[in-house]
Amino acid sequence: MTVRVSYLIKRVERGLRTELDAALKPLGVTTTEYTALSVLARRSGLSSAQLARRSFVSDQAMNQTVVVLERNGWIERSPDPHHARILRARLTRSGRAILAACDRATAPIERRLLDGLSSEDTERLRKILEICAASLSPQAEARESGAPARSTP
Amino acid sequence: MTVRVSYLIKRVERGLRTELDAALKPLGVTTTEYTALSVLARRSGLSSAQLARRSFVSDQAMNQTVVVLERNGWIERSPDPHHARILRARLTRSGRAILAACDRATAPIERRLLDGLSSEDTERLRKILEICAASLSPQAEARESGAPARSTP
DNA sequence: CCAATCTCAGAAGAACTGAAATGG
DNA sequence: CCCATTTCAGTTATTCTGAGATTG
Repeated sequence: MTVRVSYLIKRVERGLRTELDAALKPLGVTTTEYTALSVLARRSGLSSAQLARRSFVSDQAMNQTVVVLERNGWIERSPDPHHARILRARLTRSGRAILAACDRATAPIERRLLDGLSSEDTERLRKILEICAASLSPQAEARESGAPARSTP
Repeated sequence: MTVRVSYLIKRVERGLRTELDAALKPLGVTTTEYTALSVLARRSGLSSAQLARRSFVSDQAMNQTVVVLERNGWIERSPDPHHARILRARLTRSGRAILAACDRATAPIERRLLDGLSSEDTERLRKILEICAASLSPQAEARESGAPARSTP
């Protein structure tokens, strides 16, 4: 009986989480907020509902985080030109600054995480995890069961 | 700028967590409880403090889970012969039964997680995650900085 | 006295569900 | 009317910190 991969993922995530929380605390940023900032840095203009789907949380949960980011002045939101109800978020200058500080503070943790791995293994791990995330997305599930993803035709 | 592995781990963990919660809910078991039961199945006789260290949570948090497992009759605890304060836990018959039910309920999720991977990649992933978990453990940190792990000599 | 374990109590972070308002 | 997004409100899961008791 081999150990489940899901269990190993959970274990590593807990180990990381404890350290990330501690490293970010002095900066006044939570790990949840840091994650949202990182995603927005790479995918500027996402709405909070889009962020939610990408992060596997409810849209309410993500919205709560996004509101905090906005209140702190780290992002600003403007309505989509085609649909005023959709608020697209992008980092402010101060958001980019705090993100850079978070990156610096957490870099040693990422380094420690990957300490025992060759660079090939690190790259492999990255690719494998991307595939796993894709397999878990609802679109993948729909594809698997042969049904259309969303929207009735 | 490549994506951080810590971020990918977190993302996959969230995706898994949502599905595991849903699959286990009908059984009246939380994901946290299921995880503890799984560990005890493979490492019978661990104390809750030992479980806590292995799972990267505080001993209070783990103790709370263990108390629930005991109240539900899924584990029983008896004092260590050499140290009466240490309570060693092991699965009961009913604990093994509920664990088997949880395993059945969550097997499809694990299957979906690994759906896009070859069996070589799955094995690699397992090994790599074990290494990552070891790198994050406090003992590894102590080893890295050249200090003794615990207990002054 | 010290170290480890367990327990109790209170608080915080992060997620959920349900319901309402808005825009296309 | 339907659907997606955002927001408000209440709730649940999980973990944390701090303090105290016990055992060796």
